[in-house]
Amino acid sequence: MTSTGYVMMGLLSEGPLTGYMIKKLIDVRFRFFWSESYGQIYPVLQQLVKQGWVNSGPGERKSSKVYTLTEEGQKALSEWLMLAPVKATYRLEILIKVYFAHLAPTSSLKDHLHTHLQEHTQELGLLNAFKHELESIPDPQGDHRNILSVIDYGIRYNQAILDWSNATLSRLEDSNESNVA
Amino acid sequence: MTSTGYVMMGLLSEGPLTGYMIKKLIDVRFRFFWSESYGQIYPVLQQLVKQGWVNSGPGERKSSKVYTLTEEGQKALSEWLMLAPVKATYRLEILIKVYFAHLAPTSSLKDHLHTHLQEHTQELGLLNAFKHELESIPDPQGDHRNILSVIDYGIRYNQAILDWSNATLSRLEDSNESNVA
DNA sequence: GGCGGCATGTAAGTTGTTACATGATTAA
DNA sequence: TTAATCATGTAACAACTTACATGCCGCC
Repeated sequence: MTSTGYVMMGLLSEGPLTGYMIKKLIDVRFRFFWSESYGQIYPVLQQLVKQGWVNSGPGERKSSKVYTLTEEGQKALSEWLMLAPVKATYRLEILIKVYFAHLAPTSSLKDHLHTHLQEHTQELGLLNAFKHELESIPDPQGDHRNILSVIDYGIRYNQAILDWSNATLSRLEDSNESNVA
Repeated sequence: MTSTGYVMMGLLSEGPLTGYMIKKLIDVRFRFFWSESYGQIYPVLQQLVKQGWVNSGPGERKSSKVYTLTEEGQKALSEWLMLAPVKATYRLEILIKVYFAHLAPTSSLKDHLHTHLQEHTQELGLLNAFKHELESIPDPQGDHRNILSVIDYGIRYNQAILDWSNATLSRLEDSNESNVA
């Protein structure tokens, strides 16, 4: 079973969901570090049923199905959570384009960095909003702590990228005596 | 043509290389944000020849081939560099495991974070070494500036992850009155 | 009645990894 | 001579995206 299946089971651990709802939840909650397509979700859901890790039942509408996590599913999920996470492999095109930037006009590098800056600024705003929203909800059991850690990761990461983008843009602008695009 | 091809052409812009050398260079220079396998490199090299973007010539050894960038290849690379980079899609398993950490023993989360911390500490050390090495080489033309920016990205990024790992671990250790594993 | 959101699914294509198979060259 | 490194390539597999195809449901 692929990590996709475990992510879906994680969401199902909070209650029954349709495939459609799973996709929407991933798009919202995990947007800055995970994504799935329908073409991936529905087949994996079928695999999970075959494995006996989730059950499929009738939904509120005709032709909708709600999935629930089984006890074996819970156990499988728990065991997966204990395994060391596979090391993430990145493919940061922007860094390739910075590395070889001398082979193209400086203006295009600046454009890329401005876009990058904007994207991460927006992301950071979103994450801060999430954070404040979560913190405004009373949490006597400390259930929110892990979720807040995930948000914290996003904030630190996006802030670091933001700082870097600004620093790099400054450097580029300072040296424009010798290179006007 | 996929980004893999352009990355390879970028390396070839500095001089002729074998497929084997391209792989080694990517593993060293781009290790913290890019990777390629031989099973990818050799077929793409053939595609690039078919496109007329690189030429294949005899290498120093029997049964080795060196590839050189053609003028059309240079042009194609330069045009690609001007295009907006595709937004990176991450799959950070560690954050999924933090998010659902309440479904497994706290000790396993701590283990994951310790490993994470170690990996990024090592990475950071490597990047600082690269940086100092590069900075020790005189660079009157400023050719190193873009490369130093890439290294700077890595340093900021790894430092942010390091800080987050430490903060999260501290939080976990502070609350171990209620949860001893 | 029609639009937007809910809902499921498949087929084709893309991209990439892993494993395998082979062989040359060099330095200990 | 033998181990490490240099070197190329393919086949099988895995994972994922995109595009397509279809239909329901509620609201305006």
